[in-house]
Amino acid sequence: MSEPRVNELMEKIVSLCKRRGFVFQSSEIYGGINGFWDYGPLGAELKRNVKELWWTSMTRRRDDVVGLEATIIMHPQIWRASGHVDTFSDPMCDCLLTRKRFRADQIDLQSGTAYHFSGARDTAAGKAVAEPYAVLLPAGKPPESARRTAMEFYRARGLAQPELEGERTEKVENSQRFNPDNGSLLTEPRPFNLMFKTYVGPVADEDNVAYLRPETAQAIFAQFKNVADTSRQKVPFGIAQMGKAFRNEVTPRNFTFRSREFEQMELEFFIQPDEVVEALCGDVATPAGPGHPGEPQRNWGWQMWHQYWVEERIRFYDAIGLPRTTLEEYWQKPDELAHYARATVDLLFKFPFGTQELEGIAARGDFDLSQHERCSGKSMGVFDEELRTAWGKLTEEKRLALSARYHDARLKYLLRAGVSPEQASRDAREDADGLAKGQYIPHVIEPSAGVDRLILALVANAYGETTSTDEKGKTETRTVMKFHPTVAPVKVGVFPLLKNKPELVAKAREVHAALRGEMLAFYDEAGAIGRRYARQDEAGTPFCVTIDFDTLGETPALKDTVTIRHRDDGRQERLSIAELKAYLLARVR
RNA sequence: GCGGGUGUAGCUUAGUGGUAAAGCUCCAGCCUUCCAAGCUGGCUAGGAGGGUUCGAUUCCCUCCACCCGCUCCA
Repeated sequence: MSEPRVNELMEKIVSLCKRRGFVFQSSEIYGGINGFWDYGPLGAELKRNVKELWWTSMTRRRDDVVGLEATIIMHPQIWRASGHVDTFSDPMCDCLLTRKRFRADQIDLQSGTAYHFSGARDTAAGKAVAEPYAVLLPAGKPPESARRTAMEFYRARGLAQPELEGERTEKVENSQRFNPDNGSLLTEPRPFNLMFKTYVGPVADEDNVAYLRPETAQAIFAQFKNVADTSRQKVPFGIAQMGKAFRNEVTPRNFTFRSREFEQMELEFFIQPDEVVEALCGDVATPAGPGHPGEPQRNWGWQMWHQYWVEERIRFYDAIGLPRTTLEEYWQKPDELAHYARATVDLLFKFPFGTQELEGIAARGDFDLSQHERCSGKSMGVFDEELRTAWGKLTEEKRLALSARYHDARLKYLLRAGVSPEQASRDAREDADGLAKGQYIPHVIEPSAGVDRLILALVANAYGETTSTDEKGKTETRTVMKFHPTVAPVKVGVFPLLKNKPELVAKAREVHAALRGEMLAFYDEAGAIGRRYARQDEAGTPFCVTIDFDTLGETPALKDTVTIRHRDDGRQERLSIAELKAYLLARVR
């Protein structure tokens, strides 16, 4: 069983990331820390570029999205409302025999007779194990099977011929302490809190517990009213946020793909419920087929908006160098959907270690705002004058139908949230009456992307090798990082052809100085020109500019021109210094 | 959290119970008129801690990190 290189490509990528300063292990000089990674000089530029492109395309180039930058530590109630406190801190226990893991609270209740053993000994080998163990048998099963299971347990602990000791039995009712599959005792339940806990203020007691946010989305919901009230936006509109999030993952894996500290880029796009759209427009547009549905229209229902954002996100990836062909679109099946979601599309990328999620675009209904409204007691609804007017002009039949649909949706949510049936019925009726007055809770479409896994995808996608053999028969492999120019960390390398000719050096420094304010330009004069090109190839620099003797006027017609060399094909062209900046800017922005 | 594997320089590897070798990279100098040329010189290493030993990078233990398989994963 020797496969030393399980994933050779991944190893090469990790190695290159370190060698060229894209990604380092966090705290490396102290041995590293599991699940945390740092970005080096090139990685920091790459990440910054990606985030800036996302922010620009999401907010600055749109009229209907605004930004938010919230704190990482928020009121702990936020995580109760969102459901994270419950679902992110499950007590887990393991089967002592098979090591299978269970959620302690989800084990089927069992009754029967428990056979306890205080330990076992192997007289022949002169060994003993003092660990107590127990097996639960349902009524009617022979005690021998419990002993067989127990012997298996002690054999796994090093006794070849276990002789069981201290057997006693006990009646057990509705217990969750045993593995339903084999009756084996489980370990004590241990809490598995996926949220990082901390304490606010100097006293570290339970009253001061706070959490590092496990996602950026909840801050957007919590601040929805403030943003809506101050930004002069009207539904449909979105709130975008980028920032760090933290999850105490059980197993961080696959380089930076699953880290404990990571960064998200999330948009919460708030839309009108379909009942509101129908009241305002008379109909609700639904997707006619796959593909981008075009510019947003007033009569779009949630499905149109959902598809719109899926396609917008794919366009974004395409624009930064992850073409559609490198992505997979996965529509979650109804039984895979989270409880709050109406539909979720995962955009997957084919990583060297498998096809994995890059971004999820979820249609979350009004779950989040409703939860915060319920838990905070503050209204999360919006008022729409137009809706009230339109409502007055509807036929009685239409009003009843829309009102009934809205009522039923609200009732369903409230009951699922655990509100008592009487209360839920009253609240749902009130919500439906509110609709007639122009009030409703917006629904939301959430495109949520992981920055770090996107960086990893860009690196994996850019990675390329070319092997060439020289006249001496020596083969060498070169690495070329084919980043799209808009995300590439360094945009242009500037070189004098030769280092020991002061005129070339002076001119090259001049060109470099003229470019550096506009883009990241790297000046290099060390080594042969080919070596400098190769260095930039490995960093993913799309363009290199070389100042040669023609630049200085050796061939009069070529005075003040430079060669510009293209990373991906080595092609060179001659360009005047005067047009250089515009030429590059057009390609790297 | 479980099981398996790995850990020597920035990278890729070598070797050894007696204090570590090489190639590439990198840095400096010379040279060089466009794709890792050449010459000279230089920096840098056995993950951490403990044990055995006169002596440990080598043997043993513990821990840490990484990889693989489970488990987990909004």
